[in-house]
Amino acid sequence: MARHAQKRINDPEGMRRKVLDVAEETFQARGYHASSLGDLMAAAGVSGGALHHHFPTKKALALAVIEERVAAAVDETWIVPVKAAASAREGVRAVFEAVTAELEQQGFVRGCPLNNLAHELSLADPDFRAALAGIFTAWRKAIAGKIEADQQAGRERDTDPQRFAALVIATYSGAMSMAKTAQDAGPLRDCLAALEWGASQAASSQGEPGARRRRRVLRRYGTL
Amino acid sequence: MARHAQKRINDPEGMRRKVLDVAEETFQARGYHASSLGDLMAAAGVSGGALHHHFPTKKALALAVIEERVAAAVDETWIVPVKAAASAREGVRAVFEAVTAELEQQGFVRGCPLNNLAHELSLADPDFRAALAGIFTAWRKAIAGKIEADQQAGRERDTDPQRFAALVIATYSGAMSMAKTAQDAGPLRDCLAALEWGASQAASSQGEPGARRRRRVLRRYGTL
DNA sequence: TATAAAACAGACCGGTTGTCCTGTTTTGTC
DNA sequence: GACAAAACAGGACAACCGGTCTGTTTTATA
Repeated sequence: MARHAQKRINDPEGMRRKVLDVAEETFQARGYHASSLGDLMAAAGVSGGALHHHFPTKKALALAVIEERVAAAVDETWIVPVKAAASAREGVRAVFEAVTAELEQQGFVRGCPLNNLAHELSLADPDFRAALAGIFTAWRKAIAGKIEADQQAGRERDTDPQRFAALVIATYSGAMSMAKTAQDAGPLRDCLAALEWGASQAASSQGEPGARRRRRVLRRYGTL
Repeated sequence: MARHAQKRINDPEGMRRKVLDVAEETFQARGYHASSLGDLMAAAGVSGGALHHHFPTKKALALAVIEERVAAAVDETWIVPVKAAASAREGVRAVFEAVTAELEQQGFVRGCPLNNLAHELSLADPDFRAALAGIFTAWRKAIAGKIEADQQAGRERDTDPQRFAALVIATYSGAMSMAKTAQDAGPLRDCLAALEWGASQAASSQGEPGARRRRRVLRRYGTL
């Protein structure tokens, strides 16, 4: 009975991707609860039927964002660079500096997507919490593992890997939280300086592999 | 025309306080957007008219919670104890330990109320952001000031006060974020240990003034 | 090309949200 | 005790929310 006026371009995976793109950005900018499905539909140019087809519920959509996007962002901006660095400390320092620089260039701070969602959703739902906790664990494991590798290579002495990793992640997360509230990257710089790891300004990494993709992620996030 | 069945007990300031109590706890447990005014009214046993009388909008209520409660909580749990401590480092260590102990005793982590609200509301509204940023600034100023006092008294060498304060707050905030997501106080302990400030276990502070009130606040929060 | 399944479109609905409004009761002041 | 102002009670309401439902179009398979 009803006539469908709009032309149809079945683009499997393409439409799903578009929804995820919009959801990722909207959740990052406004949070989960403040983002309505209507907003997402409008921003993505997607009908309610399409959205519901790919993501039966809002929760399912958020879960997909967490597992497919947030996890990937942490991987690209933190895990990969740290693993590829000369040492754990140097890798951490480089990421800190890269993020800070990107922040200052953009002029605003949206915060770390992982922490943003973690604060809002960890207590709201066990599934959310589990997914988010898994990302934190992987993050921490990567840094701790790098320290252990450094130790076996004689580059690090008796630093406790787990504690070191916790300190790095906590400091970064908290500094980003302060920066978001102040809308100023200062806390990031201050914290990196306060960690006082010798190292002056090493190579201003820009040529090594993966840097391009990482910068793209950073920019999309208004900073991780 | 309409008959009012319920007895009226005009309790100026008392009803306002009750609403703030409930709002403070509910915002802490479920966040701002996930807490409806209906929930608050029911939990506080307050009519819509009463709520609207004291707080014209939901935003006004949240602003009051931030300015009157969250700020006070940071003051009681952090600023006062640190200022009263023998040194900045010792004060920070004591607060870290007190909070961690309370967390472990309670068995669950609701996170830091300041950071919880900061993440959800900093980008949502300039007024929210300003109020939250002010608390962060006061917090940081208190710690930095203590370091400066230590330096003038010869207890601290060339530590940068602002950077030190930023590191402490960031580490604490981030560790609490990790702890909330993991529902485990471990990250707090790990971070305190990783900060490796000599100090073994000093006096397990319980007798000094203000401790009672501080513990009450901590308990109410399911930890700051 | 027949056909089942997947990929969409778009209307629809019950419930909830924040806010407003009207009216009643209490309180303070002279 | 008169009276204005503050402190409430409680309903009303329009907007919106997330989810469902029916139906149409495309794609895959054979």
